[in-house]
Amino acid sequence: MLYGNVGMNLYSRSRQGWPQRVVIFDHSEIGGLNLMENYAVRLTAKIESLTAQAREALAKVTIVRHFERGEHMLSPGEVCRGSYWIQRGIARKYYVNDDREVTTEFFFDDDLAISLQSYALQTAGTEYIQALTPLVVQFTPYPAFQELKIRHPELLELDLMMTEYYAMWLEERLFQFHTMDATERYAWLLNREPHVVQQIALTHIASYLGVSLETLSRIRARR
Amino acid sequence: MLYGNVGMNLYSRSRQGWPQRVVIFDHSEIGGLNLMENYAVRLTAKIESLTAQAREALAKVTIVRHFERGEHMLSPGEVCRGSYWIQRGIARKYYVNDDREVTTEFFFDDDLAISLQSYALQTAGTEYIQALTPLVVQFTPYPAFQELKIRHPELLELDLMMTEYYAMWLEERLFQFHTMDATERYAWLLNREPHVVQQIALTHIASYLGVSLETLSRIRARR
DNA sequence: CACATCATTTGACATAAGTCAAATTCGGTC
DNA sequence: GACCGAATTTGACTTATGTCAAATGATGTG
Repeated sequence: MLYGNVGMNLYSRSRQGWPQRVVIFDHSEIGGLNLMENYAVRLTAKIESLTAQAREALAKVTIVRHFERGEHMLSPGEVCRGSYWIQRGIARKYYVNDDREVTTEFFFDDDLAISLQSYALQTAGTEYIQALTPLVVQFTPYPAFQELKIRHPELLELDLMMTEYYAMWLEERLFQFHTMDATERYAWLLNREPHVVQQIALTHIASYLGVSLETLSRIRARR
Repeated sequence: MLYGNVGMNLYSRSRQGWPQRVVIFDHSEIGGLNLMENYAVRLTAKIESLTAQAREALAKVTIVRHFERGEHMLSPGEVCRGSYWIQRGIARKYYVNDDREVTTEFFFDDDLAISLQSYALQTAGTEYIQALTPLVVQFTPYPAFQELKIRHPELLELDLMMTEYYAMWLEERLFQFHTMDATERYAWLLNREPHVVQQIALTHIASYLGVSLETLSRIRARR
C-alpha cells in the first residue's frame, strides 16, 4: 500500500508508470502526484486527523471477519449490510450479465469494499463480492456507522470524501472505456496497477477490461 | 422534470421506456421505480425536509447567472469554483482527448452541474461545461457552501447523498460501456432519455455514446 | 511421476466500428 | 426564395474484436 498503515484507508491505487500517452486525468499534477493520488493523500490525512473518540467508537463497532478463497461476502438478492475494509487479501466485485461475469472492481490491502447501491439504499443488490484469496476484513455494520456519523460529524465528512474518491475512480474508469480500445486499456492497467496483472487470473482481468479472454491473449502476445 | 419543482434537485433522470432487454440496474424495483429514480425520490425528500434556516442560508449565498448559447461556464485550467444548478436550459460537460471532444454528461432543468475533481479539490481541472441553449443557473460558490455545511450538518448529508447519486449514475454509465455495443447504448438512451435525442445535436450524442458520427447515422438508419 | 482438469493460447472466420471522402439535407441569413 | 455553411448521411474500405474450435501449458492430486 502506498501511504503506510493508517487504519482505515480507501482505494490505495498507486502510480507505477506512465501509459503510452499522456492522458486527461494526469494533466493537473500537484507535488508529483496525479489527482487520484492527491485525493488519497487528503483521505489519509483526514483519517489520521480523526479524534481519538471517533477512532475508538469506530473500532468498537468494527469486527474482524475471515473469508475463504472463492467465498462470497455478498451475493445478488442480499443487502450490503456494512463495509468491508480489506486488512489482508484480494477480492473482486462483479455481476452477471447475459450469463457472463462482468468484473467491476478489485480490492487489495487497505481497500474498502461495498456495493454502493445496495449499501447506500440498504436494499437488495445485484452484485457479488468474492474473495480471490483467503481474506481478513474489518467489517463495519451500516446501522452502527450511520449512528456514529451523527455523533461524530468528522465521520460524515470522511464518508463524503470516500464517496467522492470512488466517483473520481469511476470517472477514470469511464474515461478508459469511453476513449481507449482494448489494447490501450490493458496497457493502462499494466502500467498503473501491475499488481493486478501479477496476482489475478486472466479470466477476471479480461472481464474487468471488457474484452474476451481470446482477445486479451492476443493483446498480450503482441507486447 | 420528474418530481416537480422543489428548488434544488439533482439528476432528474426519468424512465421513459424499456430497453431491448432487461438490464442489471433494473432488477431491484421498489414501488415501480428503478434504483436511480428511487434515490432521486429520497434526494427530493431530503431537500424538502431541509429546515427553513438551511434553505434561507443557501438562498442567501446563491446567485442567478445567465450564459449564452455556446458559452463556457468552465474551461480547462480553471477551478470549478462552485456548483451550477440549471434553472432553465441545457448544458453539457466534455473534455478534449486526442483532438476530439468527449462529451460526458448533459444537464437539463433541475440538474446540478459541476466538474467533480476540480470542484472537490478546488484545483484546476481539465473539463469544459458549455451552454447548449441560453441558460439560467443558480450558482453556489464552493467556499460559501463549505461554510454552510459546517453550520448546517443537514447540508453535509445532502452533499453526501448527491455524491452517492452521481456515483450510481457513473456506475450505470460504466455498465453501458462495459456490456453494450454501440447500438445497445443508443437504444438505452432513446428509451431512457428521449429528450436528449430530441434536443441535442447528433455530434454531441455520438461523442457521449463513444461512437463516430458516421456510426451513429448508420445505427439510426437501421431502426 | 503420471494423469486429469483448468487456464491460456492459437487458428479461422464473421461482424462491428472507424476512417476518409463525397453527397445530401437542414437551418439561418439576406 | 436563394444561397451558404453546417449537420447529417452514404459509400467504400480497413481494422479491431468476438466467436467457435482446437491445441498447448500449467496446476493440483494421487
